[in-house]
Amino acid sequence: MLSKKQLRSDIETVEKALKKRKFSFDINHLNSLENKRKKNQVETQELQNLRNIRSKSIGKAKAAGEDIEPLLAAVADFADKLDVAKSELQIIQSQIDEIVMAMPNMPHDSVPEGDSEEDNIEVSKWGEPGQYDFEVKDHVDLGELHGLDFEAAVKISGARFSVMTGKIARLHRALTQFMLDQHVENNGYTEAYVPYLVNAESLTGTGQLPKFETDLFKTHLHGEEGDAKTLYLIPTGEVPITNMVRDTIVKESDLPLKFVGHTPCFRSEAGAYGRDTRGLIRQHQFEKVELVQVVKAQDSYQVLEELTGHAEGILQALNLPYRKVALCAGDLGFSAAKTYDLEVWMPGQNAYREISSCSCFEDFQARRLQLRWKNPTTNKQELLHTLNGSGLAVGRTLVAILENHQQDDGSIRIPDVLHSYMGGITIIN
RNA sequence: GGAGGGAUGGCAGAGCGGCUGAAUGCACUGGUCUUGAAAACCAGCAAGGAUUAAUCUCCUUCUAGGGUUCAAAUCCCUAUCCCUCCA
Repeated sequence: MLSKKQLRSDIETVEKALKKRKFSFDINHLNSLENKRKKNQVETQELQNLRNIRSKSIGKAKAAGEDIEPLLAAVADFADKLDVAKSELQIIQSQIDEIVMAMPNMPHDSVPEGDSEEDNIEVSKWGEPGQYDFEVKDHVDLGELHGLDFEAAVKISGARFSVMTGKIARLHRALTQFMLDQHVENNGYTEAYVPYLVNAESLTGTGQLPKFETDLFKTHLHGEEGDAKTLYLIPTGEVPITNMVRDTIVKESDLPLKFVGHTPCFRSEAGAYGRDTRGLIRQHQFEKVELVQVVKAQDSYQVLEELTGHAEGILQALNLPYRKVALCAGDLGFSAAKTYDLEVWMPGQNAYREISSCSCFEDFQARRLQLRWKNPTTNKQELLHTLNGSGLAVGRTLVAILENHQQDDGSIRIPDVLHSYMGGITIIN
């Protein structure tokens, strides 16, 4: 959520920044609501003040043993007036909230202009796409040789699910373990195990709600829909991990907070019909190792580079060619101020495909989360900055390994760093 | 499944209709003292919001949402979470 203070005092800057990401809003409407709010709020507070004063005087009179009847009469018609004023104010405020909650974050100055992924800018590149002296297969054909089974998944659940058995299932598990160990042992993250079903407050905190409910799987617990308690399957580990520290004032000595967690992710993929229907690229359920950091405002952009580097470290260790891309304003996620995507080379598709998305949210999430620290120099509670990134998406990493490390007979070379996690297996054939 | 008890500021913990935005302790900040530190003593110290050039002032908030009342941390109802006991 953007700062309402800024929306009041400096709406032009907000408008300009959001225009960069093609988001427009009705300034006049917002301003007129704001003016109404101001007038209403002042009136309401005056009424409340009067009521408080009179109530106090009644208390005093009673304590002094005086007759309070005339005082009661004087205050009699207050309640109605106050009720009307209060409910009007509430309506206006919820109208404003609705607008503000639907406004995305402002892009950082360094974010390139542009409308779509076409306009993203390549920042760096690591490794060279491999040269193959045979016809490369894509991961679906390769996977089916080694235990990747989409037919079984369709039978069990339907489209966009997968089943893995044998060595490929183990490779999938090995990747997860390797990533977690790497981030815990070498990059200084604290491992976190978190719930996969979360409440609406958590999703509001990180920005998935109220705007993107249709992307989520929704469950209800005891009772009919409507009055049942609603829980959502997490679309990313970011949600539970970041919300661990919702409504807290973090001790300075605990900063920065660095968490890594492995979770499944569930996405309805609404609006993605027909895209990436083949294979593991776009699934309703997939695994991800998620990095989350909570830092002081002044550190956040340096930490974004660092966190992105941690994700890159995994790709490098697995010897997977990739490039780092700065998302343009139009391609930025709702809550992000700046995002780097890491795109891994996929020989089967002859293209770079997203495998990690690393974002700085500045105080956009922290404001919703009420996530603060006490700054000793100002002696004030200040919002922290949040960041997260995939380190990495496990399913897509599996795809990348299959496609990049395939050999002409369809076998797969296992990268060295995974051998110990594979019980010594160096090749899948 | 049943019966109770609880949720209060950064933390711990009083208060149980009006003088309580909230005692006290800890933590924190400033000061006195000290060569320095500790201790002791003194002072300050919740958040959010409205208004303001700023100060002042005002409003809201004692888990959340409703209700009673001129007045609610305090009484009533509902929800959530925690704890204890019984089956």
